[in-house]
Amino acid sequence: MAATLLTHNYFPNFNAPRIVSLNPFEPPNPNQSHDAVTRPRFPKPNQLRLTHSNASKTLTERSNITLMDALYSFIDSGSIDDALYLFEEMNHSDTFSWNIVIKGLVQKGLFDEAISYFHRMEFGGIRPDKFTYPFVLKAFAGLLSLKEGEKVHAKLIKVGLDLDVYICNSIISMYMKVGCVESGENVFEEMSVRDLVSWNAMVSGYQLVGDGLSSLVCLREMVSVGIRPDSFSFISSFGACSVEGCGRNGKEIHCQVIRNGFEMDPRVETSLIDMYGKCRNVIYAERVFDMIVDKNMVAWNAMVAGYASNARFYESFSCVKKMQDVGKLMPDVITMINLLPACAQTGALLMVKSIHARSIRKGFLPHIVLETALVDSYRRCGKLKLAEHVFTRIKGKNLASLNAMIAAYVHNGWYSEALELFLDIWYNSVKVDAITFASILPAYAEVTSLSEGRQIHAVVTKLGLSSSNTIISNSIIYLYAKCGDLQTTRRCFDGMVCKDVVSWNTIIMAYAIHGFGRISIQLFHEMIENSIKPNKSTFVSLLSACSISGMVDEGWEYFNSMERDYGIDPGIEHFGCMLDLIGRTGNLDQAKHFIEEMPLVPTARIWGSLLSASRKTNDIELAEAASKHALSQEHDNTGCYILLSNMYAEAGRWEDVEKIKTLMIQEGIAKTMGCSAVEKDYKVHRFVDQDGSNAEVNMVNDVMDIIVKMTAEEEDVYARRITKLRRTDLTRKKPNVPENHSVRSAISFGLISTKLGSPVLVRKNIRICEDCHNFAKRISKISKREIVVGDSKVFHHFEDGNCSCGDYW
DNA sequence: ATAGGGTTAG
Repeated sequence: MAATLLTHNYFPNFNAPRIVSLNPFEPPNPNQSHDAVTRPRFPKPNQLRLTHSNASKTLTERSNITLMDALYSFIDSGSIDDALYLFEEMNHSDTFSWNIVIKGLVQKGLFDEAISYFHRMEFGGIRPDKFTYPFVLKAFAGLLSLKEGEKVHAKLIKVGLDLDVYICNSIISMYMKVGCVESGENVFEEMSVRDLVSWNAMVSGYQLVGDGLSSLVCLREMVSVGIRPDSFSFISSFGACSVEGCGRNGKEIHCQVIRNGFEMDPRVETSLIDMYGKCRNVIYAERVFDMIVDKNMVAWNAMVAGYASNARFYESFSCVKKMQDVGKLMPDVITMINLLPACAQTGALLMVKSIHARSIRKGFLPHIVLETALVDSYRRCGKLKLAEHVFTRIKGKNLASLNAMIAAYVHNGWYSEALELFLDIWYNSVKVDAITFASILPAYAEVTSLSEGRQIHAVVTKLGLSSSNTIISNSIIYLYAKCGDLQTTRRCFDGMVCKDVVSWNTIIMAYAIHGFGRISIQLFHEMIENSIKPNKSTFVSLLSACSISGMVDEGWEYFNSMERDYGIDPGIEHFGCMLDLIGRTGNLDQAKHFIEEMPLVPTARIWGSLLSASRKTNDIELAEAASKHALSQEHDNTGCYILLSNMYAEAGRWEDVEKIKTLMIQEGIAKTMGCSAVEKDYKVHRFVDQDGSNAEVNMVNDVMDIIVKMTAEEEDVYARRITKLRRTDLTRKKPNVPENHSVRSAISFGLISTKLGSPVLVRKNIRICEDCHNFAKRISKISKREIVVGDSKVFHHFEDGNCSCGDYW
């Protein structure tokens, strides 16, 4: 067949009807141009079967005019390889053939190749013309190379082509696509004659850079100067409405679409579905979707996404089913990508896996977007190993996939893995973006190293992200609070231009964990005055503040006001805060009663809270009951065992202590080793309980000896207490001697290694014990220094013998 | 023969 075509009828009937696929499953070819049906066409290359051995001779015998038509047909049908082959066989002394080849490459997204052909053309002495430059500009826009684009712009001014309206439109589009809005605006402003396309370039450009508002303003402006928008204008402005989440404007423009008779345009219809879906108006999206007579793949996919992104998970699945049954279309890779959030958000791991499996079977993989979606879905199901599995196999990881993996690690508490990945790409000079920082900053907050926190803050500031990006600013506030620097926390908060509800929640929580609940309350009222609507998290912050600072009456008042004044149902986390609050009053009956009366099933955190409450009065019976409940649930129960064990020890019930010890061994739970850290000169100095290996330990011991002597002299009781504990500990061979607790070494080291007048900041991984708490209070009085000890829950600000926690923690 | 456009992950 192929041979016949080549020898007998190389250029068959130009006017023959187009071969149209009869396969109803085949999606329409998106590359087809509008006028494809009317223009005489060269046969498709697959009908042509051009082979390298026998074609060249035949081809060169033909006139160049006919060859040009062939070249054009190849490009038009997307057969770039055939086109390039043919091109090489032709004498290419004319600009037109070069233009066509460059156009073909740009259409295929082969921007680098397009540029290299452009350079070859220039090098060969062929002058590019006004038709060449739009393609070249599009290629540089695609490569996001502003510099090269600017060079072309400069050259166009030089040769005087910058007055051509087509050229100008291309320049505008290039500038907008690379994100250089100002340059685009300048070109637009200076044009003497603007056509519809010039306006469309601006409307679409603004939407592209995420400035939906300017896009919509631009649309309005073009109408007001008498330019009638076309389908392109409308499609772009629907994108703008989506960006702004502005369904109201979307509806208005929808009306304009109908008035202008574009409502039957399939692309307009699809962009409408997309817009309504993104503006949380599923009903309107459905309405538009149902009106489409002949729904294509894109429309179905848009509807699937509309359901999935609006938590209508069941509908998104049934939509895929209908797509196959009614629409006679097979789900494609984009369907999979759209469907994944629906599975992941319902925690349907099996569904994620089956989509993954189906994608492998259908040959959708490798596909960077699908793989990234899989990473994200597996992490939402808490399956980090599976997320990692997909991630490590991604070839040509891009920024989005890296961001997804960093977020996956951070969301699941794998902070060191997240930091390792982040630092790896950072030190390899991989370009990162605001999303990268927004993802990694919570990990820095968990590292709780003030110097590292300052470093990352500096990086973010240098990139201009710390003031402009609210999510990042909020993370920075949280980071400083967690690192113990409340002053900087406040400074960053005050410096924020756009404070959202998260910013307020964070600052309220910051003061809460630092024990300054009064300020938290004050900030809450400030927030209300600033017309920021509180949410669930606000009350977690506020109630935590009341609990930590022992403001019982206020706590109850705010708890009761939640539903009454703000319409927020108290969740389990709020009950937890209230239980802490009750616990600190020592009224254990009330605590028990509170749990019984709770409308929600108590979690391990609730029982843990009751356990902590029972510790205060050493009510072992209650502690045992609470522990039993807590231990029956899947949870990290290390703290629970330790607390109970300590209570048994306090009561001298050593057999029970041993029992717990055996139980912990059985369960494979290791006691978390106490560790305290002090930073000096950008270095973290760690002190471990009962450890003598630290280099500074001798010096620290000397300092401690002096301090212990001073505190002992001051308060005799304290000395006696040490002796008592030491004796029992020696006889029982118990290693848990408070005077060997790392926090004391850390404080001592901090006192001699930091500047006078500045607070000593110690970070501790587990809760501080009562003895060490007393010790710290005394040192703060003697040394006249502020000592800040951040444990796993709160910050203790020791000053002049007192602690901000009011001796309850 | 030339410019502008819809669905997807972060």
